[in-house]
Amino acid sequence: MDASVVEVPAVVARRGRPGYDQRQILAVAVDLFNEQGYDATSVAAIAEKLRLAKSALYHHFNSKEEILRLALDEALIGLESTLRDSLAADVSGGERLTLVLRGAVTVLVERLPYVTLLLRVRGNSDVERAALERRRAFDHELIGIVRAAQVEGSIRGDIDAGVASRLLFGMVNSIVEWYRPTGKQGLNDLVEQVITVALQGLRVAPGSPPASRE
Amino acid sequence: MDASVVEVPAVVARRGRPGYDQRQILAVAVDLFNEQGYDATSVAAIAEKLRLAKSALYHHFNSKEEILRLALDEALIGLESTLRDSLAADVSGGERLTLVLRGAVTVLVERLPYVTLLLRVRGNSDVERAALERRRAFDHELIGIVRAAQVEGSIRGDIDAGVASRLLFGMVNSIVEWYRPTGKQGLNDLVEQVITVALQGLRVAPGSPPASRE
DNA sequence: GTCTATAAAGAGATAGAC
DNA sequence: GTCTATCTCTTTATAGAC
Repeated sequence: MDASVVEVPAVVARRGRPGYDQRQILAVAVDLFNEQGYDATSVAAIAEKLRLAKSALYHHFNSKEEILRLALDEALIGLESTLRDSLAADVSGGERLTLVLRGAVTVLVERLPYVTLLLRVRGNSDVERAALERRRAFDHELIGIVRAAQVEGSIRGDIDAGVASRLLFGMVNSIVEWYRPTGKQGLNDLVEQVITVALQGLRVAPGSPPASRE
Repeated sequence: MDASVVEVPAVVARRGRPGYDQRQILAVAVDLFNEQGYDATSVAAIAEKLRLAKSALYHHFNSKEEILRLALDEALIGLESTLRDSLAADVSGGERLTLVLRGAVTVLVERLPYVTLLLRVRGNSDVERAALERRRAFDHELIGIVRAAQVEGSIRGDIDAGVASRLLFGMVNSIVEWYRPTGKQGLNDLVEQVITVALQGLRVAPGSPPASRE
């Protein structure tokens, strides 16, 4: 369990003046950013959803962009942390790839709104460019892990490591487009299905039972 | 070869007053939309890139949103067309899945900027919601194709068809994030690599030679 | 087909009271 | 910690001349 993951209360603004803290406002703002896009979301819209005046938000944040910066940091810290753990593990290259796949899916689901936002950043400001730079460094490390698994012979080596890595983690990242949280069991099922499709493909496994009808 | 695919001239505004047509303006606008996001791109920025006055754009389009509508249509027509062809083909379920994978990658690359834009639409206006609705219908058909291949036994059936389809085409769609056109050979290579990773996975193929070092 | 000028609305952000 | 009121800038879009 990670204490830094936000749990947004189902009803956040029940009473007249809830007195929000920064994390609650952040969670509401990020939800709006993900629904409409960062640029299409006005500070007025965030305030309205919170039932606050616009100016009240500027008590918690210096600017709209600072909200974005904190949100992106939430995603990047999670991803960088799971990458560090995977690199530190004393395992084979193939096992390290599985570790980092598992870790990426887990962080993505546990910090879904923040990672969703990160994956949509385009580089329109210093804040966005800084986040993109950290993401590029992360993606670069992933390619190294894929290449090591290839050299070791754990995964096929006839596909360029950069292409393989981008396809694999493109698949992983696409999860933000459709996955909605269900609980711990749902997360575990998802992780296993992603690993299966990513590393074994959809081809019928040799010696596996025939496809079951639904 | 598809005559409806835009070929943007490398230098589009060399002379003082080029006298643009709608397609040239569309191509430039879509490039900006993809660089910065639709909402973050002002009509003034499009005009500036074209070295035109803002008002000149309104001679070609009734509104900024109409530019978006035409661009999204370009992507959707291509995708819907390849889907129709795949459904009409007299082949097995497994072959149909390969066909539609190939077709989707091809359209995605041939109409890269338009499909890129489509994949980023959030539903902020009637135009965006209409495009999302067509995309949902397309995605729904894909799930049917995946399920048919499962029932037939061509691909593994122990993974939910919806999840499998979303992961597969999430991988395909992620290509817009990194692929840059190289030529016909590059396109063919990409298609084959995607099919390989998508349907066979990265596991070392049984009986395949060991990974080659680079 | 393009221009200059401008209208009307909405954006992010601040001042100062409570 | 929140409010009302306001500033300044930018936005989409239009009017009308060339």
